[in-house]
Amino acid sequence: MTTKDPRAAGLARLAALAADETRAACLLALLDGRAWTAGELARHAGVAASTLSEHLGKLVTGGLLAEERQGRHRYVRLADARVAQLVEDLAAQVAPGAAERPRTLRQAGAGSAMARGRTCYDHLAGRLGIAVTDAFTARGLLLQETGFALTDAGLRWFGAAGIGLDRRGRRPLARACLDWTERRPHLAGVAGAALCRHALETGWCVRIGSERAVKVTEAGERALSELLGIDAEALR
Amino acid sequence: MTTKDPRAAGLARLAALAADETRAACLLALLDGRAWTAGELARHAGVAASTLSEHLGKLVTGGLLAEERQGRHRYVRLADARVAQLVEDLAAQVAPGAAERPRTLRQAGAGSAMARGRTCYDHLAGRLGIAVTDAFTARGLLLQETGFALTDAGLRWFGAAGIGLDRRGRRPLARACLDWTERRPHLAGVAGAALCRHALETGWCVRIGSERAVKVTEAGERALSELLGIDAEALR
DNA sequence: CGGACGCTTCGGCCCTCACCGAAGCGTCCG
DNA sequence: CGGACGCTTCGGTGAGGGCCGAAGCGTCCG
Repeated sequence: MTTKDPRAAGLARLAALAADETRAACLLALLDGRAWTAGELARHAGVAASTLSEHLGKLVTGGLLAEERQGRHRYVRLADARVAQLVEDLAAQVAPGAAERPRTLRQAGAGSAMARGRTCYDHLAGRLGIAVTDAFTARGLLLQETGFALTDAGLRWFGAAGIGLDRRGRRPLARACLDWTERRPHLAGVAGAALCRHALETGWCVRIGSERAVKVTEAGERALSELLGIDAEALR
Repeated sequence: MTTKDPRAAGLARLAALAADETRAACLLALLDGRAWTAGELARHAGVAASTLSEHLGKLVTGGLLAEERQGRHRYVRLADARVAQLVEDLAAQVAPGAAERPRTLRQAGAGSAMARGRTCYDHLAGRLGIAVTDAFTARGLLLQETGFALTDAGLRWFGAAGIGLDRRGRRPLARACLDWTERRPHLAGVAGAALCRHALETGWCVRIGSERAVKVTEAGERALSELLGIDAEALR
């Protein structure tokens, strides 16, 4: 076993992609699930466009990002849900060590909007995500004590609400994602993504500005109250 | 947002720990859940003892490893189940790209023993792990279709088998771990760990040599057949 | 059609870090 | 007590890689 281990080489190569602060900042930014242009990411990370271009090359070649060229823009996004989960897991491992507090008032405002509700790749997070997850659990739609899975009643709930669940593919139907503001697991996976998509499509939630923060509308409050018994106060 | 993001810095620092091939080899080796001495790891990775000593320093400081000094030996192991899961997840992400085939006959032999059954940190993996997980699922003890969680019947099964489950702490009771030889999820988490510990303590399984491979004993075949209806042939 | 814009390539700079061997320290054992 | 052994510290070396600005290329728009 003294010979080179291909698994170790692969692991090191993968980890190296996230082992640079600029690339890490890109990955975290892309956790909002949307596509960013190279320029946006360069400004976000605070480096020259040329530098960021090289970073994107590595991330795309490494399979972490998917790219899409449109005109003079280069859009990138996380390659798939698997990558998103990996980045989430790494970020969650980091969080316990680095408790963060916002500095300026503006950041505090943005921070609290993010803490109220946001998207985490393709599902809901923040207090909103927690409230939904807790409501699912309290109503017997979701098991959390013995793992993380939808119950039969949970499956029926999605059917009754008219939210389709794509059960092809190997992505788990329900999976826990650790929330970095709440430090608690919330609903991710196919079910979490479907719920988030439905919430944005039907107007239960709207995105705030160009950030990943989301806000529950009045219609959303009514729907969440009726379907899941969520008190609007819990979302404030 | 052009200022430095502490979360990105933390993520990069964490990833950098795994971004070196020698350290990656150590992390993978330690996935067997046992404690290795610095010398063993140095020989395994094929570097000088002095080099490996520095790597261990970084991994311990970074919180990935826990160390224990005994006489002139320095034993290290993965810090906790959280770290183990992270390494597993990273390794699983790598596996699809690098299909590996054993080179020599000896490696083939060791490889097939590993494929039959092994430990993955603190739970069972390989065909053995898959067989157990499938048996749990088939008997309604474990949900896999809608997530990954023990059912009430599953909880009762552990009670009836006299296998205690420590439900304090935040570690999930049941969780999926992707097997890199079988490419399928198997039972990990508190339940997976308890089952593996029980199997080794009662002699259902024994470790083969000093490797992480395990072998099912005759008593183990009887027990697995009686308690879970597992056909001994499925373990070959 | 020409200028603004977004991205990429290239050359060069500098810092980081993995590696080794030699030397030193503590532990174990004959 | 002395030698073997395991680990660590230190100095030196070399490769890798992140960064920038300048220059080039394609796209968009007035």
